[in-house]
Amino acid sequence: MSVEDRRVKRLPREVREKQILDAAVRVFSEHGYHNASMDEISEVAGVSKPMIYAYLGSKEDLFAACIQREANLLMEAIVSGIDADAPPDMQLWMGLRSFFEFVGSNKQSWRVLHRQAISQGGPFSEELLAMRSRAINLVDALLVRTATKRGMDEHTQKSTEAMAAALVGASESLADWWLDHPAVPTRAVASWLMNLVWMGFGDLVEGNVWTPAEH
Amino acid sequence: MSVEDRRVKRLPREVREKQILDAAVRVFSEHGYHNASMDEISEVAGVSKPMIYAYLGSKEDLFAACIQREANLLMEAIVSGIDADAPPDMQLWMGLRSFFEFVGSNKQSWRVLHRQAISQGGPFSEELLAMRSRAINLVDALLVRTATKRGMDEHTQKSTEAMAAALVGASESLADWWLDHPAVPTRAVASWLMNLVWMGFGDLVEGNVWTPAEH
Amino acid sequence: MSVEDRRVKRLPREVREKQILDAAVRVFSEHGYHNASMDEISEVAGVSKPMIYAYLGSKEDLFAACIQREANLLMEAIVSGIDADAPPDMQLWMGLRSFFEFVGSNKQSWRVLHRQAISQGGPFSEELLAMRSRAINLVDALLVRTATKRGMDEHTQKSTEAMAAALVGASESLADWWLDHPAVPTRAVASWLMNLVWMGFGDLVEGNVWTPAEH
Amino acid sequence: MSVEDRRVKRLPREVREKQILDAAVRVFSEHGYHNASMDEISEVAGVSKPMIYAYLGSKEDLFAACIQREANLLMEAIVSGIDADAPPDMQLWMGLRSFFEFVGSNKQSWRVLHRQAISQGGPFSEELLAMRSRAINLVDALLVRTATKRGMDEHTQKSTEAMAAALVGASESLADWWLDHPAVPTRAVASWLMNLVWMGFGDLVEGNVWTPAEH
DNA sequence: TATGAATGAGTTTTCATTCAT
DNA sequence: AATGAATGAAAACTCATTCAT
Repeated sequence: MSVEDRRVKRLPREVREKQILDAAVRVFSEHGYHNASMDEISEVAGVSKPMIYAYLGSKEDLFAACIQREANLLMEAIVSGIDADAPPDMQLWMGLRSFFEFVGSNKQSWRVLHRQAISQGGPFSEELLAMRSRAINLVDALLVRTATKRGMDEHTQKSTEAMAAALVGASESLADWWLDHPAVPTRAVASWLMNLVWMGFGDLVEGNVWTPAEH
Repeated sequence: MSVEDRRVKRLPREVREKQILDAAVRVFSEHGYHNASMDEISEVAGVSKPMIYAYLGSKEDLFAACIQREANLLMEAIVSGIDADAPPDMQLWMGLRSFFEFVGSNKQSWRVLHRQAISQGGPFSEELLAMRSRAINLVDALLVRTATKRGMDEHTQKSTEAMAAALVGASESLADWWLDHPAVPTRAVASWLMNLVWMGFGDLVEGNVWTPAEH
Repeated sequence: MSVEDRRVKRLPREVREKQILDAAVRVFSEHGYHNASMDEISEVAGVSKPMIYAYLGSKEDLFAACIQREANLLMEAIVSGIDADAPPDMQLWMGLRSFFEFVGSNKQSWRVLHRQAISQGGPFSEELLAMRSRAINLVDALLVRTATKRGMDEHTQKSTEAMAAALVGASESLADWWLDHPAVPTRAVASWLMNLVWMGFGDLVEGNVWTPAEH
Repeated sequence: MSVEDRRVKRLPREVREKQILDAAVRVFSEHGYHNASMDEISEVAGVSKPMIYAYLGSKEDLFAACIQREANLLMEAIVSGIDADAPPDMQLWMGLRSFFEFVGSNKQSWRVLHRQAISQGGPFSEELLAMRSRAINLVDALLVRTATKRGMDEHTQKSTEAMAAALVGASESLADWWLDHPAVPTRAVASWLMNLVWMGFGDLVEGNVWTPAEH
């Protein structure tokens, strides 16, 4: 068999699974879940369809496996970028930078995770929501820690979860915006968001709030 | 046609179109773009399929029409909720409230707009991105006006568009979060976001920024 | 459109349904349930596959519809061939003749009913077993009536249901045998079975039984 | 290969073939010919698929081998249960008892033979029909012997083959009925059938026939 | 205007069968 | 002798779309 022969045969299962997942992420991210066909995935993977079904199960299963893998990669990237001994604001900053760095260099993963997974019904969003929950919890923990230290009142504390959701959403949206403005450096994007959120949160904690009544 | 024929026919075009669009929004929001079938839409609309094609064109066209209509409704709701003579912060506040009010009472519209439109490829996102742009511009204008008045430096000014994007994303994400926490009153959600963003933005404008260097 | 144009268009639903069922019975009887493909059925029916699914549902549904239709035809043929005022033996005789006449002129129906329906799992056999039950009940009623009149003992009475089952099975088997011996006239086949069964039953009723002990 | 390797290999051919056939009979009888998959059979047999193909050939071949083996077992059981020196009626009685005993303790075999084999097209029915022929011949011989001894007329003699077919069918059908009424003892079932058939046949032989003309 | 009837083209999925080791 | 890896071929089913009336 010549060296150029792309279709190497009898590879061990693990290798094939990786090939397939790679191809699937690529195709799903390009065409979306529904418009992606198993045919194309099998072509891109250089593997016949029956192998996909044998190794990864149905189209749904395959998609879920993609989401799971990419979500884990993303969360690992974020978590491993955070120094748990640093103060909360530094931790948030590190997390944001890691997040944007990941998105910057794994656009396909991001598209699959953000655009596709959300729009599909329950079965998939669960995987996704699980990851989102971890992210929100991560942020929530930081906020709560800060709030407690600084003595935040009860009512405001309740809102941390919502704030965390907003922050995660803002990050996602900003990441999307960033896809269309690639010239902007990672650091800048992360820094803008950090400022917007952290300073605002700081004011909030200190009771320095905006109310319509003031006007 | 007998007099007893209960099915009213020969309705004016406008009425038919409305029937169809209403049905389409409902079905799209329930099943998603791809899983929605023209058959079901025609059933729900009480109109035969050929009529749909005659009036609204292909499935893609129909979906685009839905997006457009709902996006316009949303933007109208927001804009008409804003008093153009009020100061920027009040305008932002009014806009946020109107937005959350709309989402709260038009969940179907929101699902179609947010979850479905985004996940579909180019043709649809355009409609959606157009609306997003209008929203971002709206916010951007407020921010810029404020920044200018308060004398924001050049570099920061560049970031207003990104900030606006983040704000819009945060709003969307928070709206989603809210769907799962319906007990929270509209006013609270809007107020949280307003505080988070406005105060943070205020600090930003005043040069009161967070930087990793501080630590 | 020329007269020879086989594919007549826009036929009313009923007509199409009949076409489809006819084709399905033919194909199922030729290839068996599993080896019959919807493609072939649609070709034979001169109708596209989607019509089949629209009108008759899934392959299972289609098969069930075939069974039901043919089973009803068969039972109607049998029942309508029986004079309810005749004495039991005459009724049995009439039924047998009608049965063999039907099988003789509807071999396809018979193959579908006897060979295919039985071999498929639960869902189908139910339809079939329902018909079989009707047949067995029919015979059982005749036997019981006779037995009662002639004063059959309790224990033997219990066996009538089994006897009826045996008779039905004998009929089926004989019908199958007959398919391979078409030269034999209907009347002869029916008459043989009638004799075998009726006389034996008569002996049974009169206590004139065979037991191994006798020897 | 390490000594710890628990999976015993290099078994002699006969043993492997038996393993495979046992598994195949079980799986075929549970799911039917078509719904049985070679995968499941190989799993149940604890043997890899290529071995099955090496030893027993294609799926068709494998099924045919099952039929053949089970049919032989059944016929052996019947034949070995008959004392060739006994009078015809006793032989029939012994055969019937052996038949029902076999079915009672080999339900899987029976399902494969009766329900599956019949429904498949030509290739299989041949094996089956061969066995059926042997059974019919067996019975036919008994009937003919009796008829001759008792001096049956020509015309009636011709019908013995059909009678044998009917008897075999009745047995099969009764066996099926019995599967649903397991409380009935083997002896009773066999005895009912014996009476129904033998007495009827006896009458037949003695010219004591039923004719519609009588009424 | 309005629709029941009709289909081409495509999808996911499964399975018997065979290499390469 | 024995098997994990691999696939060609075909099946059931669906859907957007368009005639003919």
